Amino acid sequence: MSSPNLNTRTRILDATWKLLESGDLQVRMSDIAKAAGVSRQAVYLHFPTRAELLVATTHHIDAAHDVDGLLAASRASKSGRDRLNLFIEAWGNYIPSIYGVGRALMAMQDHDEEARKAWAGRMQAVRHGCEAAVRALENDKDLRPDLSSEEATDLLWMLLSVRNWEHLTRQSGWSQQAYVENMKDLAGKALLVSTE
Amino acid sequence: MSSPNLNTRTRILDATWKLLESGDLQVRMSDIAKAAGVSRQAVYLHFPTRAELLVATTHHIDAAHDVDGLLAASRASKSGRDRLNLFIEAWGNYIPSIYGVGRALMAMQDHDEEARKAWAGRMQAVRHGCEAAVRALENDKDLRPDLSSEEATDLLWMLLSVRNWEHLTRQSGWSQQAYVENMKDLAGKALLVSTE
DNA sequence: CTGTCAAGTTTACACCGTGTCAAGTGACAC
DNA sequence: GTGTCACTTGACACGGTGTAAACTTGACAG
Repeated sequence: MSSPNLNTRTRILDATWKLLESGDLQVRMSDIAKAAGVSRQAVYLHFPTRAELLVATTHHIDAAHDVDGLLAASRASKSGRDRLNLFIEAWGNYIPSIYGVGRALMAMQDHDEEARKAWAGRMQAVRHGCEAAVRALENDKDLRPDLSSEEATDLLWMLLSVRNWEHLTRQSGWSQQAYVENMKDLAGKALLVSTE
Repeated sequence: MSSPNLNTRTRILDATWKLLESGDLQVRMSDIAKAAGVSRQAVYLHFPTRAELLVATTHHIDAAHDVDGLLAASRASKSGRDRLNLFIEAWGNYIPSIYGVGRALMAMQDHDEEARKAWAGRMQAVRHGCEAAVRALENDKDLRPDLSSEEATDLLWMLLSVRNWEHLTRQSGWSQQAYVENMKDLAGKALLVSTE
């Protein structure tokens, strides 16, 4: 971004990404420095705090995955039902990519305001996606009539939380595919009108 | 339990309970000591580590609430559907009581094996409750036929996770009652045969 | 060739929270 | 009065984050 060597910066980000993705819990600043082949202080030269490093890593990962492209199919869909299913597929399949850093960020929410805000902001973006899908269902009259659009959005948002992905795939051992299929099914049952 | 004054022990447990329940995050050993009107070292005299103190606090809370009594109605129910609803009510209404300490325990899962195991054990007990409800549905032929009993249990377990309660009531601002009602509804839609 | 500047390294240290240790105090039992 | 038990006081080690300052190295300008 600013003054120091850009190559070093991305090496730090890649190292952070890789370490967190590999499931190592307890990733310390010194671990990251070692993995990046750089001194611990060099990390602080680029990222003033651990929280900012993690946040920067989420952006780094986003950039590597073309997030907008992943959501394009959902946005382009004709029916609300399609939009819902494609959104679940897109987001559900993106979760594994950000889970590592997300977990680290979530772990520090309680004692680091910046981490809390950053993660909350990202989750708010997911909520907007849920909201859009719900609105599309509403337009098609496919949303359960006994549900306000806010309730429906909250419900979908909860179902698609990273914690639920973690729960099913890590605790219960579900495959990624099983997770996505069941979430589509569950979201359908939760949100769609039953008649038809 | 052992040698030191029992009264002090329960004062520490009560203080821990109260502090965690009050939503204060970052509850340190010194905070607890202060709240209990005791020196920090006295806390260590009764509980060797923070993790053990928190675990003891969960048991303390359980003891104060007659957990078995809360589940009696569910266990006594005649139909599987009743059992499911009563279980959701019982557990769902118990969550607020253990949320404080649960949150603290969950926060240290990554770096404390003992905390991880203790919390996992408690959640496993919840899973057993889910399993029993699913089996009751199965006996009544009320379980969706395209779901194995394990899948159904995992799904219900996920729905009833403390994280989902936290998500809906804290992030989305739902009332306790709205949470319970929607969970009953959602679990029904997720697990029950649609015909009828 | 030399001076300077920027990026990184090395070493040291402050701070915080957990957990340990050892000596001291005060009440109560016998 | 002498133990002994529950607790206090004060000191300290450890691990992880973040800060500070002095030193090295390489590139580039004049």
